[in-house]
Amino acid sequence: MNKPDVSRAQEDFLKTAYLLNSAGKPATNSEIAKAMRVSPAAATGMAKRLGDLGLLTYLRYQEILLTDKGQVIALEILRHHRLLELFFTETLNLPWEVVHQIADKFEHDLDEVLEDAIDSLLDSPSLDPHGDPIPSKSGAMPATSTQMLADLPARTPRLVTRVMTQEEELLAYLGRIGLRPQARVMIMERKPFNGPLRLQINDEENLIGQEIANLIVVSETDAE
Amino acid sequence: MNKPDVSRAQEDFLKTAYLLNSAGKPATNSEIAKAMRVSPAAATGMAKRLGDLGLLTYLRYQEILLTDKGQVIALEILRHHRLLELFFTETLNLPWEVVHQIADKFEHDLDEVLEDAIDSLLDSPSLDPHGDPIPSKSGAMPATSTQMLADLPARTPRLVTRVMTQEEELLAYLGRIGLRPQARVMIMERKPFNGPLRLQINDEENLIGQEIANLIVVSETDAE
DNA sequence: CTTGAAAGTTAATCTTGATTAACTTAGACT
DNA sequence: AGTCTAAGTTAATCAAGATTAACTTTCAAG
Repeated sequence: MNKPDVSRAQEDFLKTAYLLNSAGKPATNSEIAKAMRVSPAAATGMAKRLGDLGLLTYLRYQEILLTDKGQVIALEILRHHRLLELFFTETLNLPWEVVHQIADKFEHDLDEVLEDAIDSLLDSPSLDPHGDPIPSKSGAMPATSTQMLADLPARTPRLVTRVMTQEEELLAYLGRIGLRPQARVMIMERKPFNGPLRLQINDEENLIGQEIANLIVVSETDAE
Repeated sequence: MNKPDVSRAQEDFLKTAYLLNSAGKPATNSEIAKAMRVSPAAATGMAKRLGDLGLLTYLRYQEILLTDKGQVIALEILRHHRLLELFFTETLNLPWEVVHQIADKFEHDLDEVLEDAIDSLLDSPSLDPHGDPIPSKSGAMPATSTQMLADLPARTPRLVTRVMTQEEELLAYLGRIGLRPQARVMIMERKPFNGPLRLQINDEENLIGQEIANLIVVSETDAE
């Protein structure tokens, strides 16, 4: 069981495929290419290489599927990424909209000593600053709520548990209006035809669009 | 004054050349190749490329000299490296013998936001855990003592200011015997023919060889 | 059941950074 | 001055990762 030595480009590919899957989308060539900002041809080439390494199954024109070995690597990178995000927000008070790009670079170089030290400093955390679950060292992914704010009935008080975007501008805005994990939210009114939501966030009221409401995950049971 | 976009291999080359110079050695092809653990041919190729970029002056068979632009980059990488070493020892209590390799990888990806955050958390430090000077953001290198322990007369109490090695085993040993920055040291006795030194470290006595004494820098004036 | 657009692949090519093998040069020593 | 050795260079080659351009598949819609 010797770990194949994968490059950062390869790690990024595996991570991207994994993330697409966990967002419910198939890991197609074009989706991966788009997410990685490379040409489709580059993605094909990489898929072949990773297929040869046994990290995914590649059949031309078909959806890409990670093998167990490939998934282990994807989860390891994801763990690094999310641990680093949390570490930098905790130790340096960096806002959540900046830690993502930083973690994207560092995640490939986080060795085990440092990983363990961060893990123990943060008390083996299971959620990063966005509420994204941090895989355990053995590769177990903590369970998370699937209740989207957009689908919540009016007058139902919940807690924000996760904010599913990494767009810098948007995160900064959401932070400003208090829409972050642990915030109490309740939909006051839902404008017709998928219109905006009148939303109570902690003790302030605000208006948000459907698009944003579809990025916010809330607790599955009422906030007390 | 647009910063040329250099790769990590290029940054490593510039850093290596700078470090050789600051250790008093000329930056020759073979020294660089040895330090970077690549073939001499690879070093020649890299020197040519960096010469074309205007980051060093390369003339075949001659010593390599960094240009101002090249030195700026070397100093920036060195700043990253040493800030990271200090950051990780401070926040995670990692021993000084492990932070070096970690910083070697992260130094290339430390962006300005994170650099500034670390700098301010640590209160704009000028020394890393080994006592190596941290260049300022503008590229100024803090002055350091040049008094080696090996050259110190007996019965002269001083403070250790710097430990000039990155060898893991050796650092671990030196840490164990208390030979680290801020330690009080005094040579009790010097055995003849470059023999070992009987050394008082804080309040304990120990024996060390010339080789080690040549890695330890001490303050230029007596410890009170 | 054809067909046309979207998705995916292949081919040719580039750049970077590395290797080994064979060579050239510099410089110290007789 | 000649010569040997260490240092340095060149040449040929490789692999990874990328690009563009041209092609082939797939599959949904008529």
